[in-house]
Amino acid sequence: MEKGTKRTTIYDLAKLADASPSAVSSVLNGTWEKRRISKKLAARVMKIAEEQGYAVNVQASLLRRERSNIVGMIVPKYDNRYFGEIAEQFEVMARAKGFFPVVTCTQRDPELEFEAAKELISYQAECLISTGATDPDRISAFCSASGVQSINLDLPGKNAPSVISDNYSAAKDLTKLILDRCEEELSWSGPLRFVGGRLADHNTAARLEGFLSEHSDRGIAVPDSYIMATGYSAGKAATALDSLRPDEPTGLFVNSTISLEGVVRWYSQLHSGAELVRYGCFDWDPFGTFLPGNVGMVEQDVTMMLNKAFEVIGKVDAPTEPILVPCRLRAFPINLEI
Amino acid sequence: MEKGTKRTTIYDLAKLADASPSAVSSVLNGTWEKRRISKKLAARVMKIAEEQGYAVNVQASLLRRERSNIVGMIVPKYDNRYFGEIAEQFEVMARAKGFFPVVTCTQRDPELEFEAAKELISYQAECLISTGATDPDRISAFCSASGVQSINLDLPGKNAPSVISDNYSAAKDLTKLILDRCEEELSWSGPLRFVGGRLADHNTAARLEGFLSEHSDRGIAVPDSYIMATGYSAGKAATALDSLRPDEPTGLFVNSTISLEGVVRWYSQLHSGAELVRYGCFDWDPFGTFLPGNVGMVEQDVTMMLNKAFEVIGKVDAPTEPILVPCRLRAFPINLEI
DNA sequence: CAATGATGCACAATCGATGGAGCAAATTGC
DNA sequence: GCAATTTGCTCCATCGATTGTGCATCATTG
Repeated sequence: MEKGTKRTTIYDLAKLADASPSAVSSVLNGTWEKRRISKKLAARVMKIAEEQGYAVNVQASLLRRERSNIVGMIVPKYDNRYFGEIAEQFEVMARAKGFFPVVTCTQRDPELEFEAAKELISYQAECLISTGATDPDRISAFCSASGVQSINLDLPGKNAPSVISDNYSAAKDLTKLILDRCEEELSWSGPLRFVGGRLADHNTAARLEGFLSEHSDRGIAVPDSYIMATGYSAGKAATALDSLRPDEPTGLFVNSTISLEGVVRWYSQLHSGAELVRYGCFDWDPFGTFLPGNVGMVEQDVTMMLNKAFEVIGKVDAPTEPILVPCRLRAFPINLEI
Repeated sequence: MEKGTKRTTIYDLAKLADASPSAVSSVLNGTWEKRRISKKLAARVMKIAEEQGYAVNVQASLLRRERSNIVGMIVPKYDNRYFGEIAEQFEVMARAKGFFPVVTCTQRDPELEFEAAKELISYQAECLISTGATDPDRISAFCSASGVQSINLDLPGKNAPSVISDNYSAAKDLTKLILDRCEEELSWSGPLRFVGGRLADHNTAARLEGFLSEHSDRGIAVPDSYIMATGYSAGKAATALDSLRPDEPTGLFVNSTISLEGVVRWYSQLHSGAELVRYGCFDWDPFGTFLPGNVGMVEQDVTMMLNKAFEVIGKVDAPTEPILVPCRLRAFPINLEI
């Protein structure tokens, strides 16, 4: 059982089983029947392998087979449910399809993203999914130079197939919900403020478009100062709102759960006027339902997005136009106690 | 730039640079000065490698070097902040130490956990950290049979060094906080109910001990029916509480954020009596602060735990006694508006 | 000018698993 | 009883990178 320092190899097993390494190999990888190894020897090898705690050296095996089965995924953060769910479901689906999933988290750091991508390619990943990458095109360029397929998730890129949420429509729907609820509950008709995110990001831009489109459909002008896309962090959102002391109805379109943290922090420190505030959030968190003033959240359809992404894996004629996946809008019941 | 189907190898580069594969190899892995390769050749090789989008075949490299630099981590779920933070920080710290982190999520499924562990060992992982594994001992047994170091995080095991939170003390502190706040705000002195988790789990057991100890210090008896450790899921917690309609003060010790979801769901559906409920939660979520009735949460010290775990990596004389890491208790301000 | 040392590189074995080719022994057919 | 077939294995080249060894070539010294 004990193996001192070196790991057991098929050569060790071969000696113990009094067989050849190739026989041992074929027993362990399941090709032994094809290779006409007797049941008796197969059983003996299996038993010894188990006793020795043998595990294939995938490095050697893949080197020889020239296939890795690795699909890599790059994810920016695990600090919200969205990316957590993506990582989790990705792993489940990849395993179900016989792949070996490797997920790595790159902190929204462009350099780290690129390094991680290179590393995954070094591990012979057969496909790389960049989720919410800051610079997806750089990654897909490197992938294509190395002959590796790459797919963009959650952010579109030019050089690789992309699967993204339909940010525009969902943002428009959410805007509509918040405005409707402001009408109903506060008899007030906007305009809303747009909080969080970065305008340079595709997703924020698309959501802002939906936000503005709904306003313009209603003939409501949105002052520039109402667009507070100051970045992705709770602190920044809270700071941006700091000076806002609602003495009249106020509505917020919150662009991510991380910004929502800032909004709620601001909200809970209000000494008065909280009852005049309504908001909705693009992205979902289970505790969102219970936050006072929250009228609804957008939940992105992770399962569908990943399904679409997996459909593209291995395909040569992958579409260049982004594949849009609709979101679910979750409207929360009217809370009369605010 | 284009490479058709096969990836570029050092042999391709050697031909292009009119040099030997070994020279190319040493240029690319930085040993060229030691091996007295001229600057001129080195520069030429580097340039060509870049042009060709070359990435080492780690499989081949590791096979030869017999070191992988891989540290594997098994995590049950990404559905709460705790494990998300662990995964994220683990990756950061591993990279900082020159390791290649591979994190995999095993859905609290014992079989999947074991399979994932075997897979990581097949990839020649040099160390495997099992976080919150359902059966850590099985994993560490396999690891030790294969000569791979294993470390338990968040759950203690017998056969490998373990780093865990000081569940007992933190639970006792949290119990104290909830009881104190019940006294202050409701002039009521318990006993509290214990909601969520599984008694068979070490962590739940340790927390229950702290919970009971604080009660017994105060001379308060806890009826058996108040221990509602019905599992890890929001639905189960909500169901367990279903029949509870508080017409008198009620206090809850909630054993995880996932159970907290159930508690809050129950809480928000109460038509009356909500103002009589106080609860606290073991585990932290940023939205917890804003939930009415929540008096405080325990935040586990992820950074310290991982530091301790990394200290153990590579050590032969690792301690067999679990290393206990204190938690932070976050008490929330009294909310007068409930 | 021969001996010595430094410089710059190539050769070939090696890591562990795989699979095509091939060979001896056992079995079958007539 | 001998050829033909089947069974049950072994041998060996191979994947790509690494590294100890060795061999020219050039510079230096006395």
